[in-house]
Amino acid sequence: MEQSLIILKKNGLSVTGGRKKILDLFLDAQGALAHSDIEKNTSVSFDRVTVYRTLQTFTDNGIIHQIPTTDNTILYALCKDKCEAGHHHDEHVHFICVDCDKTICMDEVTVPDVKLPKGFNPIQTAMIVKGICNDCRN
Amino acid sequence: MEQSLIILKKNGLSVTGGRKKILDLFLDAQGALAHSDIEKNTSVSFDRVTVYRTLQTFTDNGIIHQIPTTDNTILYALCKDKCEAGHHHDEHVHFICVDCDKTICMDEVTVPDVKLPKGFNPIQTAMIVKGICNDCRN
DNA sequence: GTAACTGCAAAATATTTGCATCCTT
DNA sequence: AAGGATGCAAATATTTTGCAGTTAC
Repeated sequence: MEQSLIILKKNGLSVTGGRKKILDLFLDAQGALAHSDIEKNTSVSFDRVTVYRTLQTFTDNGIIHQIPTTDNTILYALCKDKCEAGHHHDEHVHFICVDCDKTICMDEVTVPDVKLPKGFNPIQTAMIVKGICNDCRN
Repeated sequence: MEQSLIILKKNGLSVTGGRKKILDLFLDAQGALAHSDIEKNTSVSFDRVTVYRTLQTFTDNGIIHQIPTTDNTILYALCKDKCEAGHHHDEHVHFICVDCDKTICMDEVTVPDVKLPKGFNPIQTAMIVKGICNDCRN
């Protein structure tokens, strides 16, 4: 069975053309996607609003997660197995290439612990590295 | 001389009521400020557009910097001495309290180095920790 | 058949731009 | 006086909401 179908069913979501299409985009994507990336994609032909709602649904169900960025955009990327509905675990490093502008989730790189000042209790940590990615370094 | 005046002059910016007011807000603020925080502030009585332009000017001049967030908001905070016009150095940890929602720049906590996969060349690193801050932990 | 999803229209919000006027230097 | 900053109006862009029609299960 197709990967996207498996994911949708596992999360108890009804399978629709839009959801499958958007999920496939994420499965195919090298890195993270912005709302506008999805909307601009030529193979996407449904309503703006549906994109918003689908991204929201996927986020609520722990299928994708939002990636912090230094500009005003929101990026989304597939969650890994550890994510569950309503409880994301994305303690990995996000790499943003300043050349090709792609955002890559480095699942294999775990975020190091930091020592915070007394009284501060960490719950979740995110880390963003900007630089030149493997494809652009020549 | 007032701190805000010093900063504006040092950056060769003309001193206007709006710039001084906004800069004072940052100097007084515990943590970071969003555009909306500034606009909602009762002592701010100038145009929305001026706020946008002032934040942009301050960012361009290395007076404030944008803080990445996991939602769709942009936060701004004062830069430290290391920042220069057009070249930000904000390699410190940003702490977001999930209770009071305040964002605090932890200048004293430096971002640890991470080992990236081969071929990835880091230029700048940002780190966001969510948790309970010192004021909210009771 | 029913609940959930989608499209459309429209409202609400956020951001940008142009231009005339006013203020800082 | 000159250049830059501001306010206002308006254009653009983004996100949210309501509702009616359609689809998945």
